[in-house]
Amino acid sequence: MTEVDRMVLRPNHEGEMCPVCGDRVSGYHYGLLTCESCKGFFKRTVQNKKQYQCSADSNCHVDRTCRKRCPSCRFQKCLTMGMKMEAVRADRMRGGRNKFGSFYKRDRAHRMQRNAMRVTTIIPVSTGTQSQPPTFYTPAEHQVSSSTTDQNVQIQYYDQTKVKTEFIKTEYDAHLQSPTLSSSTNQQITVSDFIMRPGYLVDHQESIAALLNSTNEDHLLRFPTSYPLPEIKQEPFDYTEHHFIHHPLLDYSNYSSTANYAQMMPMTTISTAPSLVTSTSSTSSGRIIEASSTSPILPLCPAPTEKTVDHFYNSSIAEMCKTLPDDTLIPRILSQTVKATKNDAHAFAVQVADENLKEIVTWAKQDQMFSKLNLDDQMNLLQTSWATVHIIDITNAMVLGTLHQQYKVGNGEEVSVGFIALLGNQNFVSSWNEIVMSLRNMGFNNFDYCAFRYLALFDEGMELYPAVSAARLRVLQAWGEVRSYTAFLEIFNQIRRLAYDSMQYLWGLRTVCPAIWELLNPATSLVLEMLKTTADIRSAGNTVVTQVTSIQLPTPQTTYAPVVYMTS
DNA sequence: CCTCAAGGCCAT
DNA sequence: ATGGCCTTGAGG
Repeated sequence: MTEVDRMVLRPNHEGEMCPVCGDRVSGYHYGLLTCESCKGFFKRTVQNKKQYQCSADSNCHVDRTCRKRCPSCRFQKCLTMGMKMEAVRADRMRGGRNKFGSFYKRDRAHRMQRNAMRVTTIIPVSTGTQSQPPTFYTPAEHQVSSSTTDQNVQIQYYDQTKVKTEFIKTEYDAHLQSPTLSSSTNQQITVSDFIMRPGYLVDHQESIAALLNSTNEDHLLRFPTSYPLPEIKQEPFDYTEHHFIHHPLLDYSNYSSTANYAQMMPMTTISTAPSLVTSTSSTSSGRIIEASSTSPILPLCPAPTEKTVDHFYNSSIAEMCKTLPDDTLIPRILSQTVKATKNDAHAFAVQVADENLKEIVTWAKQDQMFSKLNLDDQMNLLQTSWATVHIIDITNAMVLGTLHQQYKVGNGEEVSVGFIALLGNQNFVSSWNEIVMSLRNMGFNNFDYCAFRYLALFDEGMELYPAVSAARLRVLQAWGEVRSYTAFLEIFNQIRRLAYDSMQYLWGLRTVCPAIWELLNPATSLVLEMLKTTADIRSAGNTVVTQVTSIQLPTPQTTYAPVVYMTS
C-alpha cells in the first residue's frame, strides 16, 4: 500500500467544517468533529479549569477569523455543539483509546445515514448555485442509505461545504453526553429511556390521567423492548446494548477520572436553573437581533473576566434537546397508523394524534418542572398544549423531509400531511404548508424544534402559574444563546393559533358532522377525551382554560375535499 | 502491525 | 493564549 493509497483511505474530513468556528475539521475531538484549534482550545480550557466571562451578551459570533476574541462564547459554543468535557482526561494519559471510540465509529455511520436522508431536503447556501425546491426522500431510498454498515464508514461524507450547516442531535449524542437527566427524584429516569423509548402502539384503554399517574417505569415496562420499523430500517446501532444498561456511560465518567467535571455537568431540566433567568432575559431577543442581524459589527469581548465555570453549564438548548423524540417517531406513527385506519381521513388524523399524544405525555412527565405540578395542573397544561406540540412535531418532520407528501387511507383517499397535522382542519392546510416552507428556508433546526416544543408545553396562556413563566423564560434564554429567534417566535405563534383552530374544528365536528365524529372512535380516543375535558371545564367556567381556548374561530367547515393536495 | 484521538511541544 | 504539528498507545 502506497502512501497515496493510505491518504485516500484515511478518514476523509475534507470539506467538513468545524461546527464551532467553521475551520477545516481534523478529526473527532472530545466527541465532535472539530478543527485542530478548537480541539486545543477546548483541551486547555478544561484542563486548566479556565473561567471566562463574556463582556457582551454571551452571544458573540464565533468563526475562524474572530474565534480568539471571546473565549467565553467560543467555549460555550464548543459545549453547545456537543464537545464533551468528560473526554478530556484528568490523568492526562496519552494515546490509547477511550470508550468513545466505538461511538465515533457508529457516529460516522450515523452521520452518513443522516446526511443521505437529509441531502434531499438540503437548501443550497446563498453562495451556491440556483436554489431548487426541496424534494422528499422515499422509503426505498432511505432503506438503501440506512443499510450503512461499519464496513463503509470510510466513504467520504457528503460535502457539507455545499450545504447549509445544521447541527443535528442524534440518539447517539444523547447517550454520549449525559448519563442521567434528573438528579434525585423518585421518578428518576435516564435520558436514554426517553430517547430510546420503544414503541407507541399501546392499547387504548388508558386515559390521559392514567398516563399521567403511571410512573415512567410503568410506562416503559408496558412498551415492547423493540419495535417494528416498517419503512425505515434501523441502522446497525445496537440500541439494546445501551438502552436499559447505563453502566457503560456511568463507568466512563469514573474511568476518565474527571469526577470534578462530572459534577459540573448539567443535570439540567427546565426547573433546575431558574437562577439563570435574570432580568436581562426579557430583552435578550431584542439585543440579539441588534447584535447579530442589523449590526455589521460583531460584539467584541475585549476583556474577558473570570467567573465560575459552572456558569457555562447551567443552561443550554443542547441539553434540552436530549429529550426530543427521535426523528423517526413521526414517520413511524404515520406509516403504521395509516395501515391501521380503515377508511376515513379524519379518523386517520385523530389516530395519529392519539399515538403522538401518548409520546407527548411521556415527554412532559420527564420534565422536572412539569412533574412537580399537581395532576390537575398537568392536565391543564396538556389540554392547552398537546395540539400545538403535535403540530410542531409534524411540522418538524415535514421540514426534515422524512414524510411522504400524502398518505393513502383505506378508501383510497389521498390525505396530505397538513390535513393530518391540523386534525382534519383542511381550511388552514395551505397556511401550514407555507409555514413549513418558511421554516425550511429559515434553517429551522433541532434547537428551534426543541424551543418550540417547550414553549408549546408551557403555553403563554398558562403563565398564571409562576412555574410556567419561569420555564418559558428559561427556554427563551437558552434558545437566545444560539439563535436570534424573533422571526421564529412569530411562526411559533402562527402554529399555536393553528392548533387552537384545529382543536375547535375537531370538537365542532361533533355537532356539525356527527357522522364523521362517530368514525373517530370517540369512546377510546385520548385526543377526543382531551377535547371533551377542555369543553367541560370551559363550560364550568374555569378561567385558566377559558383564557387560552376561547379564541373565536371561524365556523368549522362542514365538508372537506376528499382529495387533498399539497400546495406550495 | 495500523489507526486515530488523546496529550504534549513550541514558534508565534 | 493560540494553533499546527508531534508523540503516544489501546483497540481493531
